[in-house]
Amino acid sequence: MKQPTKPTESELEILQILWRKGAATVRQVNDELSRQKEVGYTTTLKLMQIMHEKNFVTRTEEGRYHIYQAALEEENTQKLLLDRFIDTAFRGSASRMVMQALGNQSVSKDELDEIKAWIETLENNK
Amino acid sequence: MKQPTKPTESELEILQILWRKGAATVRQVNDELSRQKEVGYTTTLKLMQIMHEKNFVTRTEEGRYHIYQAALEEENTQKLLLDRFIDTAFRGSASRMVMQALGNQSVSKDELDEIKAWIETLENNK
DNA sequence: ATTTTTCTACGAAAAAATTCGTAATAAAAT
DNA sequence: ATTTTATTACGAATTTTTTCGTAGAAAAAT
Repeated sequence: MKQPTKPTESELEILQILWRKGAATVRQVNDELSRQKEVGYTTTLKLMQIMHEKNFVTRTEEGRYHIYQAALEEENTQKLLLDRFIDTAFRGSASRMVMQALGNQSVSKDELDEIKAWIETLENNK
Repeated sequence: MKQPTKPTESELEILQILWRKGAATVRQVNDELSRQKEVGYTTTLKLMQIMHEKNFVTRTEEGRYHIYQAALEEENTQKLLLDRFIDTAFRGSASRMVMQALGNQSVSKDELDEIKAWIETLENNK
């Protein structure tokens, strides 16, 4: 099978849950997912089966259950998505994207300080 | 027609070109697009017609041509996409996303300085 | 004048992503 | 023991997105 490079939107939602929980059954993932949106159990199941085929997740049989884990690393995946996103939405400019992001209420003063510190670290290594 | 909130990936590619050029014919957009990827003229045409239906672009008839312009504002659209993206890929944390983004080679020292200055401006207003 | 090129409109095919129904079966509950 | 519940597998329907072919008409080239 040709290895798809990027998880779809729905697959990402599931990956996020797995990253957070570390390991989970379909039922658990579906319960989480249901809090975000209306979704049938078999839909989630099917998605996770597909993700298994794509090697986005691994699973072990525990009696009758399957226990799933993310096979993609959170950081790598985020980096991949981020690069693509900056390209398609910000014409390739990371800094413009960052400035836009920082303008939001969602970022607290503490976080801003943290980021500033991070920038200073980076600058010393450039 | 129910107004879709978010442009698809392909639509975004076109919007970007329009944002950059200000106004353009299908031909011009298609020429640009062709530099990025293989794409037939009628494919671009159809996409732009769809975008017109969705009110993502406006157009004026100039003789036989249609001249298109983005109807979505670049900033608003980016903000919208960004919020969604941070949610789906970074579990809602803007600062984690920003730090990840800044770690890339693509961000120069000058840009870092610019961002730092920007943060300071923001902090004074919080 | 005729032919070729360049547009738009439009329908529909193709591809990709998402959703769901049904069947088989194992486990749990009664 | 029988019934109910929970699980996987799987195919297929549905929806969304992308691609393209064909037709008609205007403009440009010959």
